[in-house]
Amino acid sequence: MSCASEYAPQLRSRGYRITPQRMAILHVLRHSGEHLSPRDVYQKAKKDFPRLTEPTVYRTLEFLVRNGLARPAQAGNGRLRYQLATGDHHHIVCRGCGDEIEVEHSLLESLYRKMESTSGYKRIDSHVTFFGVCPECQQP
Amino acid sequence: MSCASEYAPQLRSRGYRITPQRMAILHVLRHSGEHLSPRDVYQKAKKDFPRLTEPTVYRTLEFLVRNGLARPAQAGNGRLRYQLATGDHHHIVCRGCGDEIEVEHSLLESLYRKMESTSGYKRIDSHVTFFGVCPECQQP
DNA sequence: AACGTTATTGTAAAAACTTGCAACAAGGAA
DNA sequence: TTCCTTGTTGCAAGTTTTTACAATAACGTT
Repeated sequence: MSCASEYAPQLRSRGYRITPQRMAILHVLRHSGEHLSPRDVYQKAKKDFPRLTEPTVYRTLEFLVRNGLARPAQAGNGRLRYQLATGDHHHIVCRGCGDEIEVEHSLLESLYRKMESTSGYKRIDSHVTFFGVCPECQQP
Repeated sequence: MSCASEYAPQLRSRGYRITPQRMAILHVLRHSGEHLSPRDVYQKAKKDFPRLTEPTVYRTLEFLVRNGLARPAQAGNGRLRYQLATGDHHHIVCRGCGDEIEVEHSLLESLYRKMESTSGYKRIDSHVTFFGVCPECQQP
């Protein structure tokens, strides 16, 4: 699969290994849309690689996040969902009706740079869900 | 306990009920510091009110968040911790070691105002966890 | 003070997630 | 190609969090 050739060098060069489990999970993240729960990933990746187990999925997702290949997205309830670390955008969810719109990542760029300089942290870059009240729900 | 008189009116006026479970949990949040896990809260509050059960703790914490009395803070691994909703701040979690620091809410104010004007949403205001790499983990 | 409504809780069981450890296999070296 | 090292995985058992529903109790009303 073409995914492998793209991600493998990044991992191998840091001393990590390329395994079919990791490739299957990357493949799912790449081709199955955004905001996938660990269970989503498990069920889909299992089709590619049936010996896959759930603990491996959890460990791999964490691993991919640590290495910047995936990004965690917070669902409303605190459970983590995952997606590939590209095509960056965020969401605002209406507290009233649950309606959801996207926010360009560029809006957050300057905030990130400001946080980096005041905190000493680098590579701040996160998928974020904000909450607000949409125009319709603002009517009395 | 003095906690009750402070929070009770807020809840009662919205049609919610004052229960010893809720009071015990608020008491814990008030007097046991920040970033408490549901289990921390359970074990401490149980001393005040031994009939307390774990599902009640989870439900009550969520309830307090919905009503603005408590605030969730994400630990590095995605597990939620809770604290009283005062002194608004956010977190940056290090992707490497999980270390965590606070970010002043004021840093985000202008972003929120900008998002409100471009999106039409109002009252945007969220507790957010960002991810980055802390100074120690930036060493090669 | 007793009553009724209905928000809230406890119970029990399931689902989601984590951990420890022995077995395995990726990839460099011989 | 075969051997070794050690990063990864599977297994099994633990812990944490959620769910469904019947029982309970807060509190406005009588």
